[in-house]
Amino acid sequence: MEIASLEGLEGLTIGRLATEFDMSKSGIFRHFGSKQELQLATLERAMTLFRHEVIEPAAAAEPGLDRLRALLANYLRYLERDVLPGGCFLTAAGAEFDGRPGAVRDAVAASSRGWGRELERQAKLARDKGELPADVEPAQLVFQLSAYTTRANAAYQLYGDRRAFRRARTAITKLLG
Amino acid sequence: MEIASLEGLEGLTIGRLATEFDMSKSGIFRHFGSKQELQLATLERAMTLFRHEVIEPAAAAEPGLDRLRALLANYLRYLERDVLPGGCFLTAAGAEFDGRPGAVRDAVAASSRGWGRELERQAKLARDKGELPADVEPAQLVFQLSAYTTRANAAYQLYGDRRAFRRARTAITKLLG
DNA sequence: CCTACCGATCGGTAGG
DNA sequence: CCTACCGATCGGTAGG
Repeated sequence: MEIASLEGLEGLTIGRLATEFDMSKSGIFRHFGSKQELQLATLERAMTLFRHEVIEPAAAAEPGLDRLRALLANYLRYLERDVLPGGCFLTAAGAEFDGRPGAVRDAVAASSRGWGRELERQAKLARDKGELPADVEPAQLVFQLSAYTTRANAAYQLYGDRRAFRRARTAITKLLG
Repeated sequence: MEIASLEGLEGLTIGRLATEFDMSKSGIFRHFGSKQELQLATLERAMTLFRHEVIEPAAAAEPGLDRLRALLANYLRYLERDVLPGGCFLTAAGAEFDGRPGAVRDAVAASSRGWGRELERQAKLARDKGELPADVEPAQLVFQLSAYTTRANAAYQLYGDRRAFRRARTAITKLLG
């Protein structure tokens, strides 16, 4: 996950892993069976980490607006804490594979959609509970919210600009109160 | 530019270019002198294209709010028109190189900052001309605006979701009127 | 611009 | 899990 978050899922080579773990290449290889399976396994582990760090802690918050706020706050904290050295694994993998059809791209897209749907579920609930105005469009709201977190990740990774997290929080507060 | 926008600046290999142009590898190589120089030259060409497609046409608009709107509209149109098959070159290169220190990363970051500064210049001008409320913070406004365009690019590239362009335009209109 | 080559590394395999 | 290897490809060089 660490190598892939910095150098991409293509940069995660079997030889590099073998060196890192002081094993032979074939020793690593046999654990996965192919480069693609290694990439898929790494994505799956990264998603487990993401659920553990971001989604599960938000389960303590009431479904609806509180949960939505908690998901976004946990995500920003997760990025800010440098849990992975290259920032958000899913964003990086998405940018890397959006032009490369195949199983990895499909898995990345599915995981990314899953996160978006979870946000949208909470946004709908918040609206239906009257915590957000009745004319709020969940898809539009989630587009804007996820734009802020994605942008904060990109600005932090490319410029090292930590102010991006404050700006993302400010923007989120403007939308959600 | 086309290869790099789809497969990254690392995926743009000298051998691949040689095949594509029906030349020998060394014939391609001698034009650049190193892989890194090829990457930098490709980035430079992509930035020239970006200026031509997005920035120069906006010069017809009055500096300030009109120019800011034109820059964002041209950018979204540029993404939507599939000018490069992999979408925004700079976004892709930023995600690819944000974890790889070196000259390419520095050049990508500089180009990306340049675009942000141009947006901020127009936002400041708009505020100073009274086209935007006096309490608008240009950096915060540009963070949100560029978040929308970046997110539209990512959603279109990964999901093929063209509705993202409409959502970005809706969000921009909410902010700029 | 070419052919012919270099050492390194890639994903993957054979055989133990 | 290992050693030893495969063909392909990488960036780059020598020499013309």
